[in-house]
Amino acid sequence: MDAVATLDGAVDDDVTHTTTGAPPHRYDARLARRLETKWQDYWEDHRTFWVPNPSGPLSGGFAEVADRPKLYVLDMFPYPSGAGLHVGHPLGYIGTDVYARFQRMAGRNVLHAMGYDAFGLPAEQYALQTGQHPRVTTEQNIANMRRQLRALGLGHDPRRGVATTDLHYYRWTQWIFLQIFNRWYDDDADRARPIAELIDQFESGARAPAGPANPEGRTWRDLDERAQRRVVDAWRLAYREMAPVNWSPALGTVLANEEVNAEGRSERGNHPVYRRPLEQWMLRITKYADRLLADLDLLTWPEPIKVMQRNWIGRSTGASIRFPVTSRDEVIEVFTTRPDTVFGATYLVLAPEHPLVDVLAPEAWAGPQAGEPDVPASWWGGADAVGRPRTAVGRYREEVSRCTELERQAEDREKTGVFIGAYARNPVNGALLPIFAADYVLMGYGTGAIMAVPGEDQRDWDFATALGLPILRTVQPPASFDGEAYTGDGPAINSGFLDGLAIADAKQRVIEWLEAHDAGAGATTYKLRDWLFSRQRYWGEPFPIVYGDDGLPRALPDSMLPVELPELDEFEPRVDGGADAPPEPPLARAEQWVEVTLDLGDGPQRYQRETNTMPQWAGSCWYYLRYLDPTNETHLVDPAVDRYWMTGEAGGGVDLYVGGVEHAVLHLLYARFWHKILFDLGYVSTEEPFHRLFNQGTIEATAFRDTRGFYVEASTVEEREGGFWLDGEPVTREFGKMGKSLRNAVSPDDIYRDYGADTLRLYEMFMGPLDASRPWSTADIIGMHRFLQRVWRNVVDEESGAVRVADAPADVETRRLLHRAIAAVRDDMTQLKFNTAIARLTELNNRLTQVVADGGAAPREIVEPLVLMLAPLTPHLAEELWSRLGHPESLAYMPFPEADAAELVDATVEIVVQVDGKARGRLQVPAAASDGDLEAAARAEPRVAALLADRTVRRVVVVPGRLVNFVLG
RNA sequence: GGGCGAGUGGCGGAAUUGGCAGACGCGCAGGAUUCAGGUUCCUGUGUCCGCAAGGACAUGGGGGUUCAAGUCCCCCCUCGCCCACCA
Repeated sequence: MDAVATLDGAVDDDVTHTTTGAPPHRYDARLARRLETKWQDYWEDHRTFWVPNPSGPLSGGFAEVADRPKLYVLDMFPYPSGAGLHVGHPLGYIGTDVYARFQRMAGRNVLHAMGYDAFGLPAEQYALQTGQHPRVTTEQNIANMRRQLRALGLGHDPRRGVATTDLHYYRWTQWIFLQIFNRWYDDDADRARPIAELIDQFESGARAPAGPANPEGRTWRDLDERAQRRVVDAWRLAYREMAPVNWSPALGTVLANEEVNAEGRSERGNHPVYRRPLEQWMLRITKYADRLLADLDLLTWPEPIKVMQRNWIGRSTGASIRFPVTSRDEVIEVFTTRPDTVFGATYLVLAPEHPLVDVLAPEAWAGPQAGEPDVPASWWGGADAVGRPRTAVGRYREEVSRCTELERQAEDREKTGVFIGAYARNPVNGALLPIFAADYVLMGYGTGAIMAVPGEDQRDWDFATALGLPILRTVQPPASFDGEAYTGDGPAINSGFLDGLAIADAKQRVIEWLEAHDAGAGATTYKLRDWLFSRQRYWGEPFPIVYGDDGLPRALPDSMLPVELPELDEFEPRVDGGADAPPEPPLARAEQWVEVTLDLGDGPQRYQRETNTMPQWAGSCWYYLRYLDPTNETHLVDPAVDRYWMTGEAGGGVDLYVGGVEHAVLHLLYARFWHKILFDLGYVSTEEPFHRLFNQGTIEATAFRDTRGFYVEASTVEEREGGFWLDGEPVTREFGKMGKSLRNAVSPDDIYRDYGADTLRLYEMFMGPLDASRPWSTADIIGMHRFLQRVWRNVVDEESGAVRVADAPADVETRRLLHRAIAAVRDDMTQLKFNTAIARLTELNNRLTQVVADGGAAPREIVEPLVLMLAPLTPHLAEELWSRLGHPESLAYMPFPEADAAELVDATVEIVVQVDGKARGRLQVPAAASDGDLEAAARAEPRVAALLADRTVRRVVVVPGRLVNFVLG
């Protein structure tokens, strides 16, 4: 494990940036570290950042803050990595801390806490590497991270810092799963409802027990008890399904689609991923697709993030159209966004794994029937498959499965496919359409089948061209347009029904026709898939589910929670069998735990526990609710406490949520989904969990590669002769996100040691706007350190340590500068523009430095507000100065300075005088000067007068308070 | 291929939203303090011409709107991120 940043027992001798001959009371790293430790201890001892709830066990002290508006500031749940922090990690944490401290001083009751997302794959893998139990390494890592964050001086309420691995926490994660399991989605009411109400509807006959578990469409009474339970299970929001899943042998688990990258490898570790069928837990997030989409409008989120979520949900509207097959009593249902082009369909395509392919493809093709054209050899995909669709399809599937994902998605890849020996009829005109299996149609989207319209779809065009299929345009392209599909608008042609209509009208007309003739209907489809929710891992939440002899899942009652994760000596996934071996969850090895005798209402019986565990996303889906009420044993969160902290602007939710853009889709979509379920069930009061989202940028740094292309430790590289060298070998410089993989991490420990935490905080906030990525430059830190040194020196005598401030009033100019700074800093802090806030404070302090250099002492009237304004940014230094200025209490709750409006109004203003738009002079004029006075004063300015002499002024533009512009003829 | 975002001094970045481009900091130069060094202090610092006063040119490139453009519009270039056969 890396060295831990600790300020306890600071060793002064190793402080490199402390000058031996410097004055004894200079603000340097040694002094900074000493007072940082002092104030961190003070805040802890005085419970400075304990924030009260309106009721319940954490409500002590609420009466004093009851009149303050609440503010909930949240950081994305950190994962306690074994490698420790680098300076890129705390950027967002510092930002929220500055904001929270500012708002606390500005009169808000601020909730800010930090917990740990401690289950999951990396913990398990780290434990495997170090040969220790994940519980041990996780606890060590959390302790390490707590220490590193404490050293930053973050003002968190320590009572609320839950970890997902706490039994008291994951008990509630399991409880939420049970809530989901025991609900179904009522499309009519558009909300989740108790499963008992579904059963009532089945029993009363109000609703048919339809679904995949009842393919024959029997009535409820015709089903035996087991069949009834299977029907109900298939309606639940948490259901099991045999599904093709992303199986990673190297990780020993199944991954969600979202965790697999475009190359078909795992996001985590870049291991190969294989598709294989497996019975899995799924959460029916697709039922919430419309609400997840629509409610984005309630949120104050960065627009790109909303766009990503919209794209991920991928709502498309169009029509489903039914094409009857000629050879059998089957119908192929397709989804299209362009129903208007149905007259241009010249063939149909099924995804290779579409179940109808097996049904429709005969062993031997009977040859062309009446009205059918002959079939070219190229349609069969090989000479030996001519006339034998089943052979052709079988071989085609084999070819497709051999392709890697990368090959499959290659852009210029030629379209392939085979004829399955069957035809369908176009419902609108009776045209005979050959049916193909081709992998450019995906089983996972729409119905897994399309009508191909090569005239108006480029993919269909490519396929039609490759296999010699006819192309018919049904939208008139521009005159010169040729050689590709036309997707633009234009009048419909070649239909005899829609001709002349624009696309939108034609679509509507076709949908009406389809619905009237029972051949299809308007339809909506989504890219979003249901959430694959089980993992074959050890280090996760066990499901509160057992199986009886019938093999069907049974929910445990709340009274049997938590289902504790059993101790296991061996928790590695079994990968011996390779990619084809069935994955075996590690928990299956805990036989004593798996086999249980329980009374679930019908007497003690033998059951087997579910051995999958939940994905890491589960714990991070609701932690922000537990921060509110971390010790509640009877409720997930007390309703009154939830209402107090979560009620806010439209949709409600956390007031400010700061985190990385990498969670734009997965975490933020899953958490919204769970929140909406909890809302439907009445456990939370708001539609949305996070009202305002802010993405902090990443910290980047130079990285270096050696001649073999491997990254080398950046801190060991030397620069000379215009090049970069390591051990005499040349290395090449790159630039990228700071981290382990590029070997360019800078530890905060080093920065604390050389400058102190306040300087690190200040530097990270000064580097640029919080939402921009910025390059780390250790050399630049000194600027912020100097600034703090000057602030200190302006208040504290470096030789004696005595405070030296003047109680006499400040001069007029300095006071005006102060009030302008206050107004600007307040504004900047509200908008998270800390970089410009710091610039304003620097200006103010530079002014103080002038005053001191001119032989005066810094006026208390200026110093105290300056210290208060610095407090959110550099709290240790500010507390120390505040205390030395004679204030016995922490400034954490001191009112933030307010600008005096009178001081912001200028008696005179400087205006610019332009001639032909070029600045030629400037004037001090009374702020209230009239336009005429301004023009007259401007004309009188000597330089301007000279330029205007003998010239015709064609026009005069006067902008009060800004400028006068003379436009010459 | 599609979508979104960004290009400002040697560097990180400001710019009241159309009104003095370069705040603040780094770096650099000169000076002070120091035996010395700088992690201290002061002064200067967009580029070019000029001793100076001053002038010209400057916000990726080109065009446009405007009294006035880093900011608005059109075209192009470069970089970054996201999605990617989604019918």
